[in-house]
Amino acid sequence: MCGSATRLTKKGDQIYAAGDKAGRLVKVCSGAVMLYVILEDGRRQIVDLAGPGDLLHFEIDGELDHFAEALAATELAVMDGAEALGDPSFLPYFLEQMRARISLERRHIAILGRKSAQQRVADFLEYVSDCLNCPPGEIDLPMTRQQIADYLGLTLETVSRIFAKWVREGRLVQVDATHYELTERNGTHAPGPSSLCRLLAA
Amino acid sequence: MCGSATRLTKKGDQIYAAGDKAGRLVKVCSGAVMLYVILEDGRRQIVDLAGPGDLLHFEIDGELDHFAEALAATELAVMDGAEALGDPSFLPYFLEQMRARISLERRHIAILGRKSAQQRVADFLEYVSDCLNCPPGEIDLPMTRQQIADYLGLTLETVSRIFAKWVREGRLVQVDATHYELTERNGTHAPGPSSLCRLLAA
DNA sequence: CGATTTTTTGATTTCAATCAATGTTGGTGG
DNA sequence: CCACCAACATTGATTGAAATCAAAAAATCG
Repeated sequence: MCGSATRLTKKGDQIYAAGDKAGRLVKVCSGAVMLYVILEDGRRQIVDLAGPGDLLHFEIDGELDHFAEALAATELAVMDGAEALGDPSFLPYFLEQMRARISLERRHIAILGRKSAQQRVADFLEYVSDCLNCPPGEIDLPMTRQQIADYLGLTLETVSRIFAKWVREGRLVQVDATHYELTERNGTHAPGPSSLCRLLAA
Repeated sequence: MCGSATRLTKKGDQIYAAGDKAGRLVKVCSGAVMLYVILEDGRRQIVDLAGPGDLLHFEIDGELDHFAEALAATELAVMDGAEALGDPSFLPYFLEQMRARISLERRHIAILGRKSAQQRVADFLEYVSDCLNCPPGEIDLPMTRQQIADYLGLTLETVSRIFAKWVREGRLVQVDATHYELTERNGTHAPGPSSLCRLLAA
């Protein structure tokens, strides 16, 4: 609907770059996308992650100020921005998406400003498992250590050490390349979705 | 217009709290407001600053997830959210405000994730002088060390030391309680607004 | 002018960054 | 199928920037 075209991307494909002209809105149908900026000194900061149902940006006539890259094979719906915003049934979704981004980014700010490395990684796992609708206690994590570090404002070594520590302590098990599992031995296992960060970062 | 009422607040007044029911939109007419969250352990993270022309939030029927407090005597316009959004001339402003917040918050994320304490303070001064339309080289800073620290994810001691260092080095002069001035002795003084952070953080 | 809040400054500690190898994994072509 | 290569990840030793702990000094306000 809304004259949208489909675009398929592979893991690692750049979807757009900072400086590109906006105009077309992009929605994630399946897969996952990271949004990032590059600082003057070349370092990268991932500013957001987008999963199924999310719009990548909200510009319809300016220039984009960030980069978007697929974290995995991703299906995108591309639509004309002006046309979509003209559709009254689209507007509430558009607004809700923007509000969600603002909330998410403020959580991100609080994490980066005030939390320790361990708390950051725990919050991140919780957020990702939320985002991608993983069953409780299981986490599908299609990101490299460097990408996690660039999201959390850490170095890849620090992220690696924290994972290693949790595995060593038996709190976390790596099932396969991208698949992790929380072990029970953290007291009761029922206490709801937001317990992850408390369990791990203790 | 738009059935808006005016509300006057003094420095330090709480405008709303997390958990308050939304419904009314609030616009800053004059003054300045900080938006913040409180973490589980009681620490505060300031997530945004709002100046004249800015909307404080974008919720019209949910609950607010952050606190708003006046940094100085501030005049606010309070309007009914549903009514305002019904006005077609209001929508572009509303969207632009949300986009601006998202951009700003991403800059904030990049600062918190990847920059040193000195770079943070320099970026902050630049942002504030921008925000409040200070003449180039002059900065009106109506915030305590603790508030600056809570915005930048630092401690107040660190912020204090950085200001002291710049004053000692002659890069910065404190004119009065809230008023600072950049000194020339950083090479040419003309290089545009975004030079502040480079000049100070060198 | 007292009293509280805010700021400065100093000494010390700590967490994560950096520097430096080594080890693993997964994809490609022989 | 296996060997090789390039990413990616782990692990260790050391450094360093900012946090923390602890007073004193200044500013602000009834």
